[in-house]
Amino acid sequence: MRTRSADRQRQVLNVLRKHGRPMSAYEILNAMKGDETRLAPPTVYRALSALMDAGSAHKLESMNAFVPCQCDHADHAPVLAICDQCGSVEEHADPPVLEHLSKITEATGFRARHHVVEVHGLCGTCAA
Amino acid sequence: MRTRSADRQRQVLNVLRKHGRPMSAYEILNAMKGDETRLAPPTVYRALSALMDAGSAHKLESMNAFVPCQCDHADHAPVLAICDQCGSVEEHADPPVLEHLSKITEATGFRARHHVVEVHGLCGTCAA
DNA sequence: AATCATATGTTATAATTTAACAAATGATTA
DNA sequence: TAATCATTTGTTAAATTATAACATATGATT
Repeated sequence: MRTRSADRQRQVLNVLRKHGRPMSAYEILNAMKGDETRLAPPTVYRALSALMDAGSAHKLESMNAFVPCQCDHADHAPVLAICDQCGSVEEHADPPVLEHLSKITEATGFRARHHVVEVHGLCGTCAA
Repeated sequence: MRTRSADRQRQVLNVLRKHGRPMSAYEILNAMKGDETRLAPPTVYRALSALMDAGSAHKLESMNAFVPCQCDHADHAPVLAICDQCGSVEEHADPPVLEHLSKITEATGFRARHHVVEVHGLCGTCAA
């Protein structure tokens, strides 16, 4: 089937990249409505969901916001540094720290599958 | 001033402890309504907020749910292992891994202030 | 007790996310 | 081709999560 979902995903990703800051689903929705009316939340959420599955976008769980993936890491989850002042997000790939986290949790028999790691603080510019 | 907020906080904490699983704010609200009608969301959110400030409860950012603190750690953020099957949460204190996370993010001049670390997977019982 | 600052309760609403179903689209088969 | 089918997409509506704004109450201070 020739799907349109890939187009939606590209569109969402473009909006995210253009904005350069975390965006809520509704901010994305409104940005896309500039082009097209009659666009509903599920469309955005579905596109975001697919992008996240593909690793092309990340959700900031502690902010209910979304960012485009900035570092083309393959499988592992990112370490996201979020500036609480300007909202910028820096993305770090660090498989060893994730391994370590898995080890810590597995001490009790826990089987780790997915990591959520977000660090809040001030970016270099805002801290200066 | 002789505040009642401390009572509210104890009440919320008791509900959380009794439940033994992550609870949404509205689940807490309903549990408390058993005792008392005319109880509104802000009351619960304010109590939760105070409990979190004190480190007596934690929010699972990736689930929008709350758990009582299980390990009386002082300052540092917890590492929370969340079972996606049964919902149980295990809490780990591991300052070194938080230090490491700060180091990673500070490579760019970022000033880390607060860590959100949640590991999803299966608990020992569910994985068996 | 009069005033003040703050805490709490209350109402209403905002913001986020998803369920459920309808319509459309293209694939498959006859 | 057209009939059927499975799947994707759109749409409506509502559930869930969270907070703003203001009223009331409470105790502290004078």
